[in-house]
Amino acid sequence: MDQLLALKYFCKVAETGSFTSAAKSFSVPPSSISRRVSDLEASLGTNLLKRSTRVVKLSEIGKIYFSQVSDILLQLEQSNESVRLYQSTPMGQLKISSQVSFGEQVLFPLLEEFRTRYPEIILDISLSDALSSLSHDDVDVAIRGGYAPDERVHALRLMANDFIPVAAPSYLRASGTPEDGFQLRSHQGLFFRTPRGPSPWLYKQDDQWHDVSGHAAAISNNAQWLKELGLAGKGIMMTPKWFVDPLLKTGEFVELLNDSVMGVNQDPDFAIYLLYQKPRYLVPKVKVFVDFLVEKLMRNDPKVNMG
Amino acid sequence: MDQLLALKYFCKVAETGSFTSAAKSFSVPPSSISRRVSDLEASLGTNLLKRSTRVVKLSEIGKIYFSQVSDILLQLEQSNESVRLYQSTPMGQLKISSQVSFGEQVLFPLLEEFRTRYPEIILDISLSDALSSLSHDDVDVAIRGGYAPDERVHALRLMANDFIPVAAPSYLRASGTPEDGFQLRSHQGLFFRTPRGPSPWLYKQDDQWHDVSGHAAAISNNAQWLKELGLAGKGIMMTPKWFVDPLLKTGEFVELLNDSVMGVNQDPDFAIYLLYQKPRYLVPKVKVFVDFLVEKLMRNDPKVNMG
DNA sequence: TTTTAATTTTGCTTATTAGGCAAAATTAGC
DNA sequence: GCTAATTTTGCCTAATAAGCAAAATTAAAA
Repeated sequence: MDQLLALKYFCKVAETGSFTSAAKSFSVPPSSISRRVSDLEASLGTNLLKRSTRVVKLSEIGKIYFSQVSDILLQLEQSNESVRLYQSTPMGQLKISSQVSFGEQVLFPLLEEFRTRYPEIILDISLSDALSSLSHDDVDVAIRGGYAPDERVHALRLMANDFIPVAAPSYLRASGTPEDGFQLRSHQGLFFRTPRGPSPWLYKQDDQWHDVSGHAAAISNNAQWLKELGLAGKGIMMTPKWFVDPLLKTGEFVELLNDSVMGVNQDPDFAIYLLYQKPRYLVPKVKVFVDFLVEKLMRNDPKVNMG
Repeated sequence: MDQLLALKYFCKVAETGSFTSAAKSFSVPPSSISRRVSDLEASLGTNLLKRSTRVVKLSEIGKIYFSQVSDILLQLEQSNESVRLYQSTPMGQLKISSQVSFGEQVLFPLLEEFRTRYPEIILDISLSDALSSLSHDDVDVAIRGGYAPDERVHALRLMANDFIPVAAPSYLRASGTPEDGFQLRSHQGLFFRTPRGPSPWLYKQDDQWHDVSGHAAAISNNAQWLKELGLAGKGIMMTPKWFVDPLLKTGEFVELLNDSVMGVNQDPDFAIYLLYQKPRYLVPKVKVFVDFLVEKLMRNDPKVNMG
């Protein structure tokens, strides 16, 4: 027996005092109402209604049951409604995981506008260079550089992750400025270690990639430390442009080999990706955050991407 | 969709963290759980659960919904339980309708014991000589003299309603004491009017009923007035024994023709009946009252009856 | 990384239950 | 006692949940 249906029928009969009018308001034949209510009474072993052809009244216990049940139905409807609200309005906690450097350099400056725009979303940002596992952790969206990952997450190519060689003026004064990709091999290198090992320096010439890695002055997975070594003139660093943008403007770093195609990876899909789960029903808080980042970051690099 | 079933399944999955174990506790295949929960999610347009093969966790909105819904289910179960309690324990208001004279003379003296025995029953007694209509009025049980009525009420023959001729000593001194049923015809009569007209005096001799009604000194449907006339020596009254029992003991009334079979009716079914509705599910408060009256009143007159 | 094993989901069939219509039964009011 | 509005019952159809087996998924172990 569909007890909830029976309860709805019963309450309507109690309110209207008639099986017929209850039937009308549900657009079913009166016999359905009669049967459902009878089933309900049978399952409770009670007469909830005193029936007669003209008037249907509640029995003593029927009155009690009705007052309780109609309240319960109301509560349930409210719960359902609150879910629908959640599903149509951006709200709730939004857990974001991002690489430390990208988060500090790019993400944080944008968030105040987001918070203003969606005050009902509570942001919960975790910065970590460990690759977040989206499904395992309680993370709604993750931002990380790399390749497009497996297919059960949406992966949105947020922006390029082009690497450029940079060095401090003091280093260049001491060791000379390379004029050509191949000259990098004779320089001191500050290497970033990915989970796949230290990133090599790659140089593209005539559609051919060449490894032009210099001598390793330092290797680390901590970009901040490498950046400090670079500023101190300890060597040349291959870094995403966004990571040193302010320092290039102040001249504390100088970009090398402007016109050459450099990189740490031959894959053209190497970029900053925005990852989020692919649920059957997309939650508004996630959707508006994704849209927001696309709006802010994909203007200059509108290469689209796959899901 | 049976939403209530879906909610129960959903809550069990949320509690156990597994579709399989939820399925076991309901003794249904896991596929049923999966489908019902999916239906529920579809109807709400939301993902309530984050599924994986090993762990099933609640989503953000799923947590909220679960906490509300599990409470609602609990409330509903409590309401159902309270109905079952009502259906298994004598409690609530018990509305009783009775003839005035029977109520005052017979019923009231018994009720204190009943109230002590069933303290959770609140008695609501209406005394009236208008024939209560059981269905129309909000009456649980009705007591009235007469015949067994129609079939959609239980009619329990509570006790005999034997009529005896009585008169005040003053009347007998003035008019003489009848020695024989037929002599009643020459006496003054105080007649009770039923809905079918004044009750005649009937006298049974050799399996033959004879109308031995005397001259009508007064007719009324009000037994009290007739009783007063009788006490004042205005005539002979045919009355139920129970109505004048105390007065016979004090000698204010004298029973006439002790050994004769007298009556106002030839029907052996003429008696005091206890009437109550014949619902599909008998309510304990009614049952215990019926049983109580049977216990108290049917000892001496254990003729059983029909339903 | 690959394999494994537990779990969930999907496809299909069967069983159950609600809906729908018409006829019968019920009963308050005339 | 009749009438008319209403409820209930009988029977069929339609919708939906259960049941089973196979496929897909994925966390953990090898």
